[in-house]
Amino acid sequence: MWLPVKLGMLLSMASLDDSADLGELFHTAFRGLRRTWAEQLAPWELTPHQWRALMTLLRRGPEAAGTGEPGALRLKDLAERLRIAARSATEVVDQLEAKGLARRDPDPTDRRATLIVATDEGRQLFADIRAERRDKSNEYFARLPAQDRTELARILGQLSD
Amino acid sequence: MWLPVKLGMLLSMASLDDSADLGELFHTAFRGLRRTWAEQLAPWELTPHQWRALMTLLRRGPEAAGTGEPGALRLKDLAERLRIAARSATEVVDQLEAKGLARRDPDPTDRRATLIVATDEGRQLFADIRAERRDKSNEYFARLPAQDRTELARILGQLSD
DNA sequence: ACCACATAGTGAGGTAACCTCGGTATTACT
DNA sequence: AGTAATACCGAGGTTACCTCACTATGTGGT
Repeated sequence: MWLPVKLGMLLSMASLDDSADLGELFHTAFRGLRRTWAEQLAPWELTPHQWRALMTLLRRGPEAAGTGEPGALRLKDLAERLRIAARSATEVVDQLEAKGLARRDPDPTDRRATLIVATDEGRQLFADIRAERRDKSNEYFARLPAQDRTELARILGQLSD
Repeated sequence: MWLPVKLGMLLSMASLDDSADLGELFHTAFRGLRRTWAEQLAPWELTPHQWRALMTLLRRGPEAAGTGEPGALRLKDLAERLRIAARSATEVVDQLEAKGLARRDPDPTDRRATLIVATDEGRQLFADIRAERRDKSNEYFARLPAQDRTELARILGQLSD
């Protein structure tokens, strides 16, 4: 009776649900990651967002090594690397500055710009947290076999363009 | 659901930065997903959060089919399925109610509880959006080859417990 | 040299998507 | 009957974003 129609619907719904489930999976996995990060960083009173910013300041790609002070980035460039609006970068820099982990210096080459520089304290904190994380060997992704981590990185790379 | 895993493709080059990069990748990929969803849902003036709630109301698992009204869930159960605190579910239900997509009915079996029921409008909107999404064949994950989608689902499943 | 335009940062103000804590009504347990 | 647990909601807070308008400064064209 309804079998042919139902079959077609089932097929299209199957693929639809597939992507929906993928979205759900992504959603819950990401929330788990966020929670884990927040817990790991809580002892240092850093939010994941602040940690990402500090990390971005201090872990510039090798291509930039030697081209200026280490740990110095124009606010606009920081925003770009964090993939957030410049205004949002202002905010996180405010927070880092309030904690004494970073400081604003005028850019000598452009008086409109400010360079965000990690302070010694910021550098120290970064090193400490990194060491801790190494010890705990990154709780969250440690669940995955190394091979799956590689696969995941490859697939996520495709999604991020 | 489980497909054979590709074996021995790459040796793990795991370094300390590996996990950090994985986190970054995850972060940016998730933000992309969120943005895509928000854009897709904008014409209907639904946030991704509201969509997820409506979907959860209407797409109960087959195990629950026939065990009560379709599209009816206690608020607490909705919260559980969305993996958010009960108080947060109250909020999203408020929003759906304000839009006329869902309604609160007293649970006849427990006077403390309220059943969240999708209205006809809610059902209609759900169907419309689903049809649209099928047409666009889910922009975001469509970038990935089918095999990678399967892999991703498998790996994310591991992460979500 | 001057003017139009672009760019860098920020103040003001807003939003989505969460949370906890405390209170009230109701049900369940002993 | 009395105490503990549960379901929901009001109040109020947080994180991580956003846009828009403004000022100070740099850049290119004539």
